[in-house]
Amino acid sequence: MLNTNENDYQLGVSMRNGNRCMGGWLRGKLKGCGYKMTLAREAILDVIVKNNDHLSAEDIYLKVMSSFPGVGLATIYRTLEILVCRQILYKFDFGDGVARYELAESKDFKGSKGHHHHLVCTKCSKVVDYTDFIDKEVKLLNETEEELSKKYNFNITNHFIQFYGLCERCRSKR
Amino acid sequence: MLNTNENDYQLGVSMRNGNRCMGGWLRGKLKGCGYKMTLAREAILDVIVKNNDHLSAEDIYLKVMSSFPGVGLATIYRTLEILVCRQILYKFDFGDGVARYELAESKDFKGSKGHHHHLVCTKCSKVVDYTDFIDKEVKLLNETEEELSKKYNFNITNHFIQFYGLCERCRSKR
DNA sequence: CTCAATGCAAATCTTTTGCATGCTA
DNA sequence: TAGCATGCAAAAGATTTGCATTGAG
Repeated sequence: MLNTNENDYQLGVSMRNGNRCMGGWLRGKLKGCGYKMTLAREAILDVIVKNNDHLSAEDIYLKVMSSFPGVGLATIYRTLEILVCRQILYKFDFGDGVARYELAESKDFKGSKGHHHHLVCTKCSKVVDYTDFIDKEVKLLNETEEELSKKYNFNITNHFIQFYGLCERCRSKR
Repeated sequence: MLNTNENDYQLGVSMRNGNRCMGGWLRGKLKGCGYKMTLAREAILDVIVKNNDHLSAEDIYLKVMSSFPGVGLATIYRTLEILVCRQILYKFDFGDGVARYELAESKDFKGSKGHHHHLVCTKCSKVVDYTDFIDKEVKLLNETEEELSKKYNFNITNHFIQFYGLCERCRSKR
């Protein structure tokens, strides 16, 4: 969907470490942890970087298939697991029993969306990313996080907010 | 786990409508919608009321089995679906691929926990209910909700917050 | 050359569904 | 008695795993 070259260009401009694009940066991040870079993994990273939009494993599989036919669905799952572990991806559940993934935020590259939360339609599963009020929200969450960490002896690494409701289209249907 | 009689007693005191306990109130709520009250449904409601603590369908199934052997797992799922639809239960996903349920809050009975959110250990799936800072949190969420509703034309019915991290025990293990 | 990574197929696990039968209202 | 609710078994759907083979470093 995205224009590849434009994407590479923007990222190239902001990074001078020899990697031409975010894909390169991610490759480095994986290799640095001892993972081998394979054609399958390249293709998967590529798809994720260029379609950063709540993709499911199946979505990714289908897209990877077109650039690298013969890839196995199991490889997609295995790679996604690594990427989630390495905190390169976030894994979400929007309530339909299918895991979805998006690039984690990182100050090191601009391809990821900024910090945002989700507004999910319980009928059609449409997802809106919103960033409105994020600052206030994040401030409160950070405070809460800190206090909860102390009180319950948790090492909190993440939070998750979602609003659920009916989108305009689904509402007018009934 | 809970003391049944004590539970019934407390609830009995607060309700004078002919139902002796929250289970009775719930039964009324179901019947009022045209659902038939069956032994299976009675048993399921009973288990939920007396073990209101993030139970999975399987958990509920096993507990119901002991008071009503012969119940089918499918019946558990079918009943839970109704209860969620009727907003008697909330359905949660704590990230381990298993749906969990707890009584929705209601001003009409006291058996439900108050409004709270969850702190989930990503290692052992332990869940802490916390109510700290809930007021501030809820205030912010309500504001956000209202503004999001307007801006994105969503009819927002629900929100969901969760913090993730490592609990003390899991942290010390590694 | 070594061992991590892969593809495929089978297995697993949760949840849903079809259908003949039972039970509530 | 009518038709909703049930149990059972099978199906569905997402994800994981075992294993022989491939390929990156």
